[in-house]
Amino acid sequence: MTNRINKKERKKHIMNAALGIFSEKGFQNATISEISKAAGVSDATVYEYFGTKEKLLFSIPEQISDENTEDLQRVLPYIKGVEGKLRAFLIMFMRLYETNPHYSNLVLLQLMSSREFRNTAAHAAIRKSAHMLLDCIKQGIDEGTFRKDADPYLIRSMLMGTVEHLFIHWHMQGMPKRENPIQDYLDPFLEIVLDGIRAKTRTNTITLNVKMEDGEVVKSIFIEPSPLIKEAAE
Amino acid sequence: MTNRINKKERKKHIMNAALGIFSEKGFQNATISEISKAAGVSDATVYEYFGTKEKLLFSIPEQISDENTEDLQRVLPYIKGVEGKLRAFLIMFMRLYETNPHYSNLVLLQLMSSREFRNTAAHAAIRKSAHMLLDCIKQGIDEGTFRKDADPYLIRSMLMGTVEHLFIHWHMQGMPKRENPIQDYLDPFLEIVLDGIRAKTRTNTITLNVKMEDGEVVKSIFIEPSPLIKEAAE
Amino acid sequence: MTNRINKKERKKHIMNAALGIFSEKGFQNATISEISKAAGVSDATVYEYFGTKEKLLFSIPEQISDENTEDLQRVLPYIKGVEGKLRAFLIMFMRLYETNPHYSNLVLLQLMSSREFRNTAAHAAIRKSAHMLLDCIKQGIDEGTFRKDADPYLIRSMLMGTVEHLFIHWHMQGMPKRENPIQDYLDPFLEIVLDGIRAKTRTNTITLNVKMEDGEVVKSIFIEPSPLIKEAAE
Amino acid sequence: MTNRINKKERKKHIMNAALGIFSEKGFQNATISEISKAAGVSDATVYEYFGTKEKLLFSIPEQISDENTEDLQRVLPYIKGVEGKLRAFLIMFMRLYETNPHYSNLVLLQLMSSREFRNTAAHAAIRKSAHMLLDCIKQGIDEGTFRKDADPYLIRSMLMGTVEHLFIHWHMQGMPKRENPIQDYLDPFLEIVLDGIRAKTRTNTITLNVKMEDGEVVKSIFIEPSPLIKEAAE
DNA sequence: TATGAATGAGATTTCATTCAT
DNA sequence: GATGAATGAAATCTCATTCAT
Repeated sequence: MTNRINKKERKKHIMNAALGIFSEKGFQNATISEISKAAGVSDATVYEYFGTKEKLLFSIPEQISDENTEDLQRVLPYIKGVEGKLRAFLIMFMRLYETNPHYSNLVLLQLMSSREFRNTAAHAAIRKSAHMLLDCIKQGIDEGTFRKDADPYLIRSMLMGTVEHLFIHWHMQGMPKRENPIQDYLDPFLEIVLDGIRAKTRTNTITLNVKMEDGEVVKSIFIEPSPLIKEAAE
Repeated sequence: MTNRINKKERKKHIMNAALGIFSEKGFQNATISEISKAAGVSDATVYEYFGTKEKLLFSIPEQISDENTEDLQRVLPYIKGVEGKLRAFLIMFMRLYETNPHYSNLVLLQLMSSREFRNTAAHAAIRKSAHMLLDCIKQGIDEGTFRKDADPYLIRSMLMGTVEHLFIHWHMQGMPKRENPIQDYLDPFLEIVLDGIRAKTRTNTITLNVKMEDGEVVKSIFIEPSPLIKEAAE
Repeated sequence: MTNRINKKERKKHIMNAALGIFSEKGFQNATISEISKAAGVSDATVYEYFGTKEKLLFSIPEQISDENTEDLQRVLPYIKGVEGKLRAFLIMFMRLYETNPHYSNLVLLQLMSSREFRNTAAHAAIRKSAHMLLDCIKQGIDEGTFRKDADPYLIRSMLMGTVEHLFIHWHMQGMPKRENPIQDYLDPFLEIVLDGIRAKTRTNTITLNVKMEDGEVVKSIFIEPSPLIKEAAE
Repeated sequence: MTNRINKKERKKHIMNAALGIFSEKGFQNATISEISKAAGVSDATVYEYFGTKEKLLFSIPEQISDENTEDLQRVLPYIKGVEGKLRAFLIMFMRLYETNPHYSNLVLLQLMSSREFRNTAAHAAIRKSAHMLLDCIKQGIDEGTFRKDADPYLIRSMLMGTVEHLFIHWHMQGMPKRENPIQDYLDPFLEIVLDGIRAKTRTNTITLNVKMEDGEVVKSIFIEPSPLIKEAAE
């Protein structure tokens, strides 16, 4: 009955059915039967297209992750400044995770526990975007936007870890309806992080209003921060 | 033959064997046979002690998590200031995760995807410590240490999300040997976060050493930060 | 290899193998392996067809009992008189039990002790024919063939109980070869029962040949039975 | 704690617990654990006393059946006439079955399906009483109370089969509360059977009150039944 | 004698996967 | 290319039973 549909369409159709079922029941508890039934094809057809249950699983994030990375690569060049780029990055992920909860469930909850996932094209795609993010951060450091002593790996973990944590918890709570999208957390969050890693060299040239003990106000002083103010500013 | 060992000991022994195997092969791919063999008991004995494979799984984080939470509750009262408490919190987790990689693997990679985990005592224990962390943050806000407009849930997600992300990635890379323990990330990380959420009113009373252009050093000046330095400090 | 056989055939084939083994070893001691081997299919195939071991068990009497009841319903309309119908009823059962000793073993020895049997379609089928028998008896009472004060439930228990007992004992003795089929008991048996429940009102109008002591024969006398003869006749 | 109780007491105690559980859950679904817990002893103690689960099962009817047979043997000599004896027989069984439903469940529903039951002392005890019943019937035939052509085996099956059927159905319906005891069926039932098998020679000597057509009543007539009245009387 | 503790030995059941059509 | 049908291969779990104390 579904013979008319072309191959690519049908493949996507199956992957879609699989995504829904994997995310709802978990990879191990999902059965090929269920998936094929949901997709309106036979078990054997699923095997025809994907070879094994695991390959079917991995085929899903591969495609989506690739698309996401492509989108990113298309968009990033138009954004000025590393901070903007980081923001774009996170928006991209949050939007994807929020728009497609089946997908975020799959990526954040199901795939983690798969030993083999590390060796898949899907994981490579994810690594790729993780690398892009890292490059972005490094660039920020190199160009002096971020502090020289910032650890780009830590920064990346902060960025991705926080976002992922927000979504993992949302999923683990059973995806409760929210008044505001999780994306609303983005700016408060980013503010905190960026604030903590921006290069403070500018403070050398900052103009202060300093009130002396005697009450006199002296303007336009160049400050060379003492260790104490350094500590406070960091 | 092993009759001499007492019951509690044996139970722990089995849980230990199970932890190793669950974390190495994943819950679903681990078999009771393997575990019982590793523990030097029969399959039936494992069931005698734990009832089902799933209960065995859940008994592990329950116990460890409980211990960890107890440790926290014992230690926290002696630490002054919310910042110190937060630090203690994170140290506790990082040390646990790093000292017991099998455990962190289990908690961060395996259990997330378990639908049933949410309903276990183990998860309750974890929720409890998550709640303690949240309370700590709220206290910081209430007492004025942190900014009034900080979102405690976001802060918590930043703290835990970053820590978890660091370990998740370490695991997903196959736990490469590291020169420095992951715990070394703690202070740089915490500095960034705290810096971003500290109430900035204190800066008004900070004592600076200011070197004037003419080289004269004037000590003990109270600064009233200009908008610019405010921004920089935040 | 056995792909050629059609599905219904194969199902019956498995049920047959199962019937033999269930009746020989009892439900609990029979294993699916045995049955599937006897049927020349794999264990998994048995489950494909029947779902569980218990459903396999129940599917057998369901089918046979249904067939038997259908036969009865086809035959009964052609038999005149309730006595004839009862006889047909019993013949049907006895023939079934004797022709298919595996089946009678299953029904009379194995299924009785199954708590769940009561809730099966198989039991419903059996109840249905039990009900038909009861209706038959009631009809006999209503139409005056049987005594008004006969208890139809008791009569039914006498009819079925006796037949079942004959077969239960035959089975419990290990089904010894018999010269005559058990069915030969039917008519002597039925005679006794029917005799006991036939309405005796007819005797009031019976025409007797009475030989007086003096040898004279007086014909066509209406008798009003004395209490004694009443008792004797009942 | 129960050490003080003597061995015989304890054995009975265990058998009692076992009877209850076997009859409620069936032999196969009952576990030794359950039984030992119900009896307040350890599993091992049950084995100490009974050897195997099956022996425990068989020990129960053996004892009860023996007692019942003994009772019968004690009572029967005092009952005059085979009919009275038969009645006593059936009362004995019905009372036992009705008073001790656990026992009737065991005997009528559980033990039937056990292949090995045939080889037990319990079954021998039951056979013994079955034989006594048969002897009783034969005696009735020999002494002319019952028809010469009556088949004692058939009669026995009628007697026991009906009684057992009544109880089997009661059990299979879940032992519904009854207004009247099942024993109330006994006399109507026995009347039907005895009526059917009594030797009819007595009718030759019956004294009738015959009312002639003309209204005259002639007493004390010896009747030689015509074939017709024979048929009616049988 | 009584038992706590341990286990041997299987049986049911589930699916991913194959293959002939 | 699509699939209906069949199954191989295990894994969980259950207890009756044993035995050292």
